[in-house]
Amino acid sequence: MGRGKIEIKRIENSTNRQVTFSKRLNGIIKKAKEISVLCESEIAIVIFSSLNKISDFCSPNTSLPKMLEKYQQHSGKKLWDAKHENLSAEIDRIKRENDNMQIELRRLKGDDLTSLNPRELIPIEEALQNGVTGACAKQMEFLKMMKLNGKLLEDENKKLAYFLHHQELAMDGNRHQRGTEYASEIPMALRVQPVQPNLQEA
Amino acid sequence: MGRGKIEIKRIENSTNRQVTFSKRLNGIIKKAKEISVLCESEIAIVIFSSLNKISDFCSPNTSLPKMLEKYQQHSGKKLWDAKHENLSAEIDRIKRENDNMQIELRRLKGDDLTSLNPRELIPIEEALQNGVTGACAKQMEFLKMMKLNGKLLEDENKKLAYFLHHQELAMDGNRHQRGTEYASEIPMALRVQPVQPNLQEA
DNA sequence: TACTATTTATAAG
DNA sequence: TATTATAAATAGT
Repeated sequence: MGRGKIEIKRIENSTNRQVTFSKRLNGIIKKAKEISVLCESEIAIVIFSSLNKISDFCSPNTSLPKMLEKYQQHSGKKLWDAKHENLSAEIDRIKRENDNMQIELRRLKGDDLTSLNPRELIPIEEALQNGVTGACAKQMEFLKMMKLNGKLLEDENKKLAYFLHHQELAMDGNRHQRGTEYASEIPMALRVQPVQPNLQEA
Repeated sequence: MGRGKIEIKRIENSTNRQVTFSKRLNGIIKKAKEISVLCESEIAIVIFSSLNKISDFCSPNTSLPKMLEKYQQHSGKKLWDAKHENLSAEIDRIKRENDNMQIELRRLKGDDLTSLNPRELIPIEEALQNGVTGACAKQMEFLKMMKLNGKLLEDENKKLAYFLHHQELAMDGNRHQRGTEYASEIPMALRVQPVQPNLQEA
């Protein structure tokens, strides 16, 4: 139907192909609308152009999801249940993994040991050994940090005490000449406060 | 296109409607085939007649499920209900749980401790403490069993030795009267074998 | 279901 | 994008 008859095979010219696609898509959708009205039928169309541009059509009073649900029910064919099954299988797999880890955790924590034989106890003891080693190493690290921190604070303390002492001596020397307040001579920031590092927070 | 022009509205005559449906359905599917070949596009059609008779078409080299999957990806529209999302959410939830357990396991085993502060180290140490306690208790249990087992075997050993001794004495007493073979007097099952319990397997 | 007058879709310009 | 000669679809029989 056109100026000339055409063979039904891929249109090589890309522009031509696009134009024909557009025209025929319109045609099909017009036909779809017509059949759905004339014959009170429900029709859904999904179409991708060669450039993967998507178009769709669905009769009024329904929707693609509704149509597809109905399609599955009436045809018995599965459109997405395969997907569901995959997801379900994935869930099962992960849950199993989960359970295994849970058991391992419980055992490492000292529960659930009754069902084990000695051979099975060995890897758990080894793991615990490693865990204790690791935790101890970490603790030693913290201890070192705390010691270092304490040392620094101690040093600072000494310096401050030294500074304070000298200030007092100087004050003492000046006491009778000027009746100033001693405290005001020490910078506010250096007035002695008990230096007590919070070791928990170190 | 026909002997007379028609209005696009529901065909009241049921037979007529059916006939028209059939003719136009053919037409649409023919058009669908043509556009998919001419324009190398992918098209899927699902259609229900007014009597809910189902028909479908899908371009070669693809399938309805594939098309719909692609449709969802390209359009972002969701064709299948919440079921999918529920499953996906479930997977995410379990995976997160999984990851947490994995971290806990690694930490209990002494890895991955660098990022922890002392406060976070405490529960790990407690858990390890419990684990060690549990494992030790289990080990003590095995030890007891082994001891008990050893004791039983020892007792049996003594009994057998005692029995053997008496047999030998009896043999000795009879030696000159009858020239029998001594060994044959001892039941086969009691002939001495080294009793060595495999402690690993206890 | 087959026919065909007529309408409709569309290929080409 | 609009036009139009022609092919194709189809309404009525």
